[in-house]
Amino acid sequence: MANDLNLGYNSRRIMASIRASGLQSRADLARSLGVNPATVTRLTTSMVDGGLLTEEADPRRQGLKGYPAKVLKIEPTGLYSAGVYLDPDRIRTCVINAAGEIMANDELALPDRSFQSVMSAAAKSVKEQINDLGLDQNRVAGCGVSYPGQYTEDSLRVQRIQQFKDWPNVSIEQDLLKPYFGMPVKHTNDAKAACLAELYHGVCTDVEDFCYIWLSYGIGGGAVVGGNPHLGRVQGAGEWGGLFPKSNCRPSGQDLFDTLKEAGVPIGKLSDIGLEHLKMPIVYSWRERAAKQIQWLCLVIARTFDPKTIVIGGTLHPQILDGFVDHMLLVSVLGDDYQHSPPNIVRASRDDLPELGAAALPIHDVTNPTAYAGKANKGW
Amino acid sequence: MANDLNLGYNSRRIMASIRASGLQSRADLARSLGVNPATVTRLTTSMVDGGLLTEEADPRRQGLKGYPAKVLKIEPTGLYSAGVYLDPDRIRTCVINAAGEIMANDELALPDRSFQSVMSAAAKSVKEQINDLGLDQNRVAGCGVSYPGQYTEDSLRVQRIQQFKDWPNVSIEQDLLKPYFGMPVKHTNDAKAACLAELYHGVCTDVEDFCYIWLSYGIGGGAVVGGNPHLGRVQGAGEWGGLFPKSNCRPSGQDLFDTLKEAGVPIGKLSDIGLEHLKMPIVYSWRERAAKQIQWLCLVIARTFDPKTIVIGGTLHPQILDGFVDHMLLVSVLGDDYQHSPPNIVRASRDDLPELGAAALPIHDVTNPTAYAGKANKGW
DNA sequence: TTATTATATTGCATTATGCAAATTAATACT
DNA sequence: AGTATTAATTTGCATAATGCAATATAATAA
Repeated sequence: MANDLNLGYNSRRIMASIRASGLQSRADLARSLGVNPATVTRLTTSMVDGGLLTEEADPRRQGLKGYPAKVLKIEPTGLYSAGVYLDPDRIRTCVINAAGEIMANDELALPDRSFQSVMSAAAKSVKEQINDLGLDQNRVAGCGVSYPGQYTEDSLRVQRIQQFKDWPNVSIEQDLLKPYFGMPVKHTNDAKAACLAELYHGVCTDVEDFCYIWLSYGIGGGAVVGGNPHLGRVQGAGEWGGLFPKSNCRPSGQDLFDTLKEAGVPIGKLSDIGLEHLKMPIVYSWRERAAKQIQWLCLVIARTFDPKTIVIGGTLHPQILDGFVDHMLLVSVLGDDYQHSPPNIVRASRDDLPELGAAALPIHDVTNPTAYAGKANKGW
Repeated sequence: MANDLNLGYNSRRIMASIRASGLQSRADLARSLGVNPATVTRLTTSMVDGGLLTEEADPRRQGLKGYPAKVLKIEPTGLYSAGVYLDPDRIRTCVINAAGEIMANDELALPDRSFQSVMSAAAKSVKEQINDLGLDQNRVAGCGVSYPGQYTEDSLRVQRIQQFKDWPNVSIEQDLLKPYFGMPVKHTNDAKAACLAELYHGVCTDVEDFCYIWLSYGIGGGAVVGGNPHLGRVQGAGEWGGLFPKSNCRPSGQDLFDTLKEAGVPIGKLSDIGLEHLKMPIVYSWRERAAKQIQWLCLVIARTFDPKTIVIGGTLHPQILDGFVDHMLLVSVLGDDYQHSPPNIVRASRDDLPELGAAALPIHDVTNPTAYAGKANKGW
């Protein structure tokens, strides 16, 4: 019964509900999902037997009447997923468990920049990790692949970054990647992967509607609507960078990079920025200006998506990102005529691991109700 | 079997698919929904028997091999819904059928502005229409109520307009309106209702992701994501008005109103604007400036929601709205650094009937899969 | 006239769910 | 301590929804 990961609709709803709450009793699940308690019992029994959930005494319950509820939690070892993050300089791979814990990871140099070489190297790394961990392949939901870049006009094809421009357009439908990995493969860009990492294993596990501001060399991001990543017509939803014309100054890593260069303090790459740079007046004023731009962006997001939460993360120096969040918390009024309290604006918690978000992609596919095809009785 | 309107999940998916396509064969439905043809046969048989669908020979099919498909269409008389639109000057009510055709409608003056008087008058009008049409109450999905206004901070309560400020906050949960109407009642604001009208009976029946720009005295709107209206944390999603600070000039009816007044051409209300006004230089330049602002808004929408379609409608003079759409069609490049072709930008088709969108709300509730509670086997 | 093709339907098996009664383990009351 | 009350959970049984495989149907193609 547990030899594949084909969860039915209500089982997925149970997974989502437990993930959001951390832990929940069967009775609570029945109430919140609007299904019969008997149904919850049967489904969760299967899921506990199948190793996806575990049961324990309710730690919160003290001194209440009635049969004491047992609570259900996600069992970390019930499900695994692999993640690959590619950028022009390196390949990062990992295997995570259902709790989002990194079971194994690896960083390797690109053998060369050909599609075949990179994918072969990544797949080899992932397979070795799965092997070394001794994991049952049936427990591995798949492998997520993510890399930065722009989307092409044809929405059926994913983006290519400048450095990878010789790569084939990888179709979402007919996956060129599967042969390399020998398991289901999904891909997205870096920002959307980071967004998913927060939804599944970060600060937004209990948030159905949020937006992510991803600050790296460029300005990316994503939006989650109703617990599901909203991609848009040309996969451009939440790509906030376009709101800041490239001809002007903008709150991107590249802009900071260029600013430092102009000031006579060239750096090799974004991660070279250290505390000594943060203290410089030129960086201080850049941060002040960028913070105001981020504030404006938050206002635009509040007035378009009106999300519950806005997450700020990326590969910029953490203190710079922290500073943006701090700035937003100090701002009592989000902008002109904005009558409401601002949305929750929080710092991303998993932006240090770009491969984690990629790994969340297969988990989303097998456990999320919104990703369910809709056949009402397949699977457990 | 057809004495109430409790449609199951796959029946709702069938309704949504047929609505989007206009008409569809059972085999097409089975393929596109990923369910067994036998299931489609059984569900559609029930729905035809229940009067929700009708069957006819496929008009498109000629000269093809195989058993000729019969196509299914929405039966207009299978389902009815009532709509109420309130503004400070009048009450508009209607009863529509499943095809969105106005079966009856009425416009009456407000007896006074008290909540009780207005709702009583509206309910009386609706009930009379249902009675006069001789409709089976079981066929009436409910009554939608819409009125313009701002949302309050508390997202469980709907908005009140200045003129109705003594009204109670109508909770979404525990509905104060039901007693007046004696049937399920739903409410939303004017812009979101207009959005729904296009989704169900207008230019977006086949569009899963679109945004609506509603131009009336103010600037409102809405966003549909995955076939479902996205409301947001404080019901503020798609309320684009906030992107144009009130201290500046903005593309709103009120702004045009004030512009005319300053120019010495005062008008009583927005609908007083006629052809003679449109010819005036002051209006011409207002339209030019506003068109640029709408263009910027379209760019922002494209870069946030990235919808397939942007719909422009409202109570501004139709020629002004047409002009905005024409302007957008002439613009080949949506904005700086926008690499894609623009989304489809189209004129709303049902913005002349604000009560129609309100009436679409109950239909959405009983026929949309995304509005389904999730119990996988209830109903037909 | 027969073969081929695609749609639609039907009988049967399986799966998912709800309902109602029973079970269980806690607190509250006497 | 013993009984009543309470709420979570489970179990037996009935029902509903779906899939599968075989069959019927009506068109074109050979």
